[in-house]
Amino acid sequence: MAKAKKKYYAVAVGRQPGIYEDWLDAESQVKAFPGAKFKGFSKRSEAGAWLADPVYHAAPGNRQYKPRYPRQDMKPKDDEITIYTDGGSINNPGPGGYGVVIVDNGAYREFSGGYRLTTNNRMELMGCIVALRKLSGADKPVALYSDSSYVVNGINKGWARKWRQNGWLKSDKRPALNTDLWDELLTLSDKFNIRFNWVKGHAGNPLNERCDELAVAAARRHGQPEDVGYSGKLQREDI
Amino acid sequence: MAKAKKKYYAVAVGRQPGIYEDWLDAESQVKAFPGAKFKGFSKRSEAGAWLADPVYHAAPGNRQYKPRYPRQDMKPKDDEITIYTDGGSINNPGPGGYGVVIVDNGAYREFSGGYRLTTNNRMELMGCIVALRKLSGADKPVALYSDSSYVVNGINKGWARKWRQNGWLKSDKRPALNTDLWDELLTLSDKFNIRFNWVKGHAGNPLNERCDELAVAAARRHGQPEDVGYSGKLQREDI
RNA sequence: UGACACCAUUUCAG
DNA sequence: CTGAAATGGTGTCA
Repeated sequence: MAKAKKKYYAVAVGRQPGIYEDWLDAESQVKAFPGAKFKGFSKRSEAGAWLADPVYHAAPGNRQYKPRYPRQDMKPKDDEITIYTDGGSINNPGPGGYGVVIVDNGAYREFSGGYRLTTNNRMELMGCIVALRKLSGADKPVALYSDSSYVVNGINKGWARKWRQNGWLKSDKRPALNTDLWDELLTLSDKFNIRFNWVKGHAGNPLNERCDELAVAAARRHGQPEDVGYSGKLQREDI
Repeated sequence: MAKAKKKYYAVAVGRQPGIYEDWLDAESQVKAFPGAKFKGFSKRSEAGAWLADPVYHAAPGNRQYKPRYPRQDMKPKDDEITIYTDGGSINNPGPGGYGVVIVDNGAYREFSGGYRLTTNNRMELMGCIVALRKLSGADKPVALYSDSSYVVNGINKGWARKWRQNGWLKSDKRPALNTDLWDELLTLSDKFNIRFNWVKGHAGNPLNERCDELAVAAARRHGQPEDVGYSGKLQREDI
C-alpha cells in the first residue's frame, strides 16, 4: 500500500488527448476507445514528458537497445559513467534478483543475478556492488542511480561509514544489517570518483525500468544459488 | 379439475439456486444447465422445505451435478467434507455476492447470496461463514477451499486470531477491517476440525468456478439487501 | 513518527 | 497491455 497517488493522467490516444487530473475524466477519454494509450503519473511534468514522447515498453525477445529518454536529465552524459541499479525479492524474504545497466560513452552493458532466498535490500546493495566490480579503473566520474533510499542514504548520509567505524553498531547500539555487503560497497566506492543518486522507482525512467526487468527475471529464474550472506544472518539468529 | 396453480419454483441445482415466483425466472436458471434440479409448489413454505432438505439434491446414482475434475487433487474426498467458496463485488465497493458449494459423501449443496453495496473481501469472508453455518455438527474433517489469500492467510497465519486478541488492532496498531465477519468465522471454525486451503482463482477448478458463477449471479441480482456490517464501517469512518 | 523499497492475493473496468 | 479498489505482509534506516 502507501503507493504514491497518481494525480495526473496522460492520454496519448483517446477521444481528447491531454492531461487529466481525475481518473474519471481520463477514463471517459479512453473507455471503449480502440487502441487507447494512457498512463498515470504523480507529477504533471512527468505526464507531460510522457505525452511529448511516450516510452513504450520494450518488446521482449529482440533486444536492440535504444532507450528513449522522456526527460533530458534522464539521459546518460558522455563525460561520466552512468550506472543504474535495481533489486527486488519475491515475498521478501524470498527469491531475489538485481539488475544493472552501465552506460559508458554510449555503450550499454547489462548484468543481473539472483539468489533463491534473500531480501529486497540485499539485492539493492548487490546491484551496486556488481556494477562497481565490473568497473576496472574508471577514468571518468561515476554516477550511480538507485531507487533505494536505504542504499543511497547509507552512502550519502554516511550511515554505513559510521556503522563500520562503530563496529557495525547503529546509533541505537543495535547491530547494523547486511554488513558483508555494506563493507564491500564502501571499499569499492573508495576506488572511484562516484556519486550516488536517488531516483524514484517506476516513474518512467527507462534505465531504472530496464534494471527492474532484469532483476525480476533473475529473481524468477530457477536454480539460483544461495545468498550465503543472508543465510549467515539466519544462522547467527538460530544459535 | 382445477389444478392448484404453481406460484413458487424451487431451484436446487441451477445457475442461481433459490425460490422464484415466475416460471420464466426459474427457467432461465435451469435451462441448458446439466443436472438441473427444480420443482414447482403452490406454497412458498413447501418450496423452502424442499430446497432445505439436501436429501433431494443428492440421490445416489442419478443425473446430479457431477463436475469433471481435470486433476485428481481437485476431486472431493469421501472421508472429509469439502467446501468451496468464492466472493466478488462489481466495482468493489459495489454490489457483491458469494457462492458456496458443499460436497459431503458425493452430495452437492449450493448456496449463494448478495448485497447491494459491499466489498470483494467481505464477500469472500461471507462465503466461508455461510458454508460453516450450514454445517451442523460435522463428524468428519472439513476442507475449505478459497481463492482469497486474505481469508486463507487470515486463518492459517493466525492474523485474525491475533487481531481479535489485540482488540482488533493490527500489528501496525490500526484497526482491522471486517471484524464482524472475522469474529464469526473464527467462532465457527472452532466448532470444526477444519483446514483452510488456498486455490488459484480461474485456474480450471470446477468447484471454484462454480462458486464464481454463483457469486457473480448473486451480485448481479437486483433488490439485494444492505450489508449492514459494511455500512457500519462507513459510518464509523464518517464520524 | 517518518521515508524509501520489496512484494502477495483477490476483485473490477477497458 | 492500460487503469482502478480492497486487503495483507517484510526489509531497512533515521
